[in-house]
Amino acid sequence: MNGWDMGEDETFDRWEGESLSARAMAARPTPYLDGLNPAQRQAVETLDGPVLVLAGAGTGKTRALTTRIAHLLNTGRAQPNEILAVTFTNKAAREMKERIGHHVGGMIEGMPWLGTFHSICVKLLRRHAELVDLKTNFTILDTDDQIRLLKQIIQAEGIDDKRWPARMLASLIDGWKNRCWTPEKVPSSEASAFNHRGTELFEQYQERLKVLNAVDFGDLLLHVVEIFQKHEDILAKYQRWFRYILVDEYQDTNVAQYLWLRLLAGGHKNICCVGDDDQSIYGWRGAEVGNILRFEKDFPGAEVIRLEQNYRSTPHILAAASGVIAANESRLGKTLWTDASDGEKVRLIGHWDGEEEARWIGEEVESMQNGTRGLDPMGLDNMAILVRASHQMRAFEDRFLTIGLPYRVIGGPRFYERLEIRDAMAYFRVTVSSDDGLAFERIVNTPKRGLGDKAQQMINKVARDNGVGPLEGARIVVRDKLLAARATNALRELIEGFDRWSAMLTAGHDHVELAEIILDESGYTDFWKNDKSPEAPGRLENLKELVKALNEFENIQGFLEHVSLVMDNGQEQEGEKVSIMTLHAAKGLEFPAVFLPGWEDGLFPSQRSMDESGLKGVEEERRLAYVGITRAEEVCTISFAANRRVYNQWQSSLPSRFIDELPAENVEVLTPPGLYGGGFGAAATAEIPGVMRGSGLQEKAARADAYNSPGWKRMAARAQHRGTRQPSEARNMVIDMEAASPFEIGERVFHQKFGYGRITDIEGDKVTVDFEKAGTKRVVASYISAEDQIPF
DNA sequence: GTACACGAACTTTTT
DNA sequence: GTTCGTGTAC
Repeated sequence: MNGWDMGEDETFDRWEGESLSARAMAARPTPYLDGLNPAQRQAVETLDGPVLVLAGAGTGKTRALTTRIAHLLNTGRAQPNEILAVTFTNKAAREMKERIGHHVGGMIEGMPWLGTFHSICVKLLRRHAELVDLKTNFTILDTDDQIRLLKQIIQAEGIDDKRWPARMLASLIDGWKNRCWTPEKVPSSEASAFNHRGTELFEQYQERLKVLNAVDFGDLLLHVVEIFQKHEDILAKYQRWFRYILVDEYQDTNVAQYLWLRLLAGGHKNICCVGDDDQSIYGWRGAEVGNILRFEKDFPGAEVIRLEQNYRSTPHILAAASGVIAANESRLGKTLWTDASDGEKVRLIGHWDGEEEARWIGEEVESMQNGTRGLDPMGLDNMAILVRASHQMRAFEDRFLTIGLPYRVIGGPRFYERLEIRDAMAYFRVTVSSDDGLAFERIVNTPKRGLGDKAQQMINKVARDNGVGPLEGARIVVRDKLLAARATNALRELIEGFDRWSAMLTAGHDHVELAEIILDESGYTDFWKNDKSPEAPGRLENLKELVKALNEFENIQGFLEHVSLVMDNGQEQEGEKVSIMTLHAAKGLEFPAVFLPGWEDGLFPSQRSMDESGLKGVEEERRLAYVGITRAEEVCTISFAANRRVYNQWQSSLPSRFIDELPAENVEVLTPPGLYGGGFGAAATAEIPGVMRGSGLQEKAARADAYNSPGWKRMAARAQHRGTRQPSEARNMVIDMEAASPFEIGERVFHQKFGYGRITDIEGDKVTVDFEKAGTKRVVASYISAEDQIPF
């Protein structure tokens, strides 16, 4: 293992007997350069030395980046395995791979060093694990494991974990790791953290990780940096090896990532960072805008290239976004421009409350879908609702469910984070390595085996006393009959299970089959089959999904590694659906039509962000606003509600300060629908202080009376239209005919979101169901299934 | 040791 | 409105 030699590894296979210049001679034509604008071309062709590409939203950033790599390869400057290309998300990495392949044809055998910071670090760390006292098969803890471990430490110290919760310590330690601080390096200014015990607990935590042969997310970076700093020879090899380094989304790098990059770029100094300071929205996670602002100082002689021509949005949308972001103090400054012709103004509308906002957006989506807005009909895939915080999503889900509008939530609870997936993974982990204590702990008593706290404490104690892993400890407990007969038997059975499964694993039994066997024999599948809760069917479905996913891997180990690193779940792409997601999740995406609801002070900008980070916080929120607006290609609709239900009580709020920053000439104020239902109308809009504060929107609002406002006209037009053919009607008719009232009153049914319930009323395609958990709801029949037809 | 019921606290964003 | 954790009853 220590015979570390790059030459032996496929990822370090250099062409023999051919000098670089010779390869350069063999350069092929460069058709991929055609169609680039001058700035993009410069970004692609400035290959040597440090380069910072400041790429505004929608300026062809990814294109420049991938073309640059294609160019490096095509000119023979580097082999695919000599290029280090880092991204933040697996999705971005995947997309880059695809697009490079497209440029260069099939000639690339894959780029082993194109990936996320984390996945590349795992690769590096597995090679050099022993240098930081780890074994090469170390496990990567997920957040859940991390919290549980910290909780144990806190409790062992006799600290009240109510007052000092493990979550708090976890985020503290994460923050330190983001700044590349090991326990010794945490500055004394942090000494008072976590009741003055922070640093000490951090140290203990690191000790425990070492014993467990485990690392957390932050460690992946930290350990590699440490190896580079302590072992010059190793660093030098990598510095030599990576001829060219490319970094995507540079504005999102934290200090640890920055140091990592700087170390690796120290040799050839061919580092190209692409980013947009205006889209730095991960400050709370340790990202340092400073990294991008300082680039020229860090890398002397750096060339800075600005991509400013926007290919995505109409001029009004672009101008609105620019107007907002201009209010930020600390930015490098870019002036986005476009050739596109005029298009619609950004639309702004206020509502009485959050439910009305959801209702209005629902109708708006339907009318866009039908092309009733005077525009061409637009597919649901082309529309997105971008919210600040995930809890805002529920209002839309509820509404869309009721009217039967297909939607898709992007980036919700991730697949691998789900309870049942974690449990299943824990079984696999113990099977693979019997000393994975955290995993063992997780499942000793899941499903219930009568091995409660007392039994677990006994196992832990025995394991510790004998200096062995928990599974071995459990073996001793069984052997010496340290527990009641029933518990002993249960434990014996579990141990025998693991013995059997790991034997099968060693024997090379098919891993997909093995996974099924483990889940069945352990009783885990039955556990959920017997569970009566509404989530149970979904969980079983997820388990099936998990086993299916195993097919794509050669063995369970590879799969475990994949899951611990791949944060995104494969989104089902089928069917036309509106997307609902957070602004953060929307970065990098674009949609013809974008809705931005909830622009109210306190919600957006978020109160918490302002409280915690003051002006810096507001600036980051403003960048978030900028990201939101620039997602829109053709139509961008911003809205706010005067009242919103928070927890259980009503709270009224003022429109977001960002609304004031929208340039009046690029905004069209729509009249709220309440106008013709009575209640909240144009007058009320004008009454809300702030909406039009000092921006000239005031006159606009004043003019936006019932009959003149384009908003009203549209409203009236739609009302008429509705009379003849309601948008959702056509679609529902099909459903009606296909499934002519498949239900009857009193029947027990299942609904994806609300669970089980009994039908109390049927009215056309709408069914009223008294749900056991969710209460009485009126839903579209196609969204519920008869009890005996639950899909699993 | 488990099952259920009640109460508290929480909601930003996540590689 | 939820989820999580604690307390009580079996």
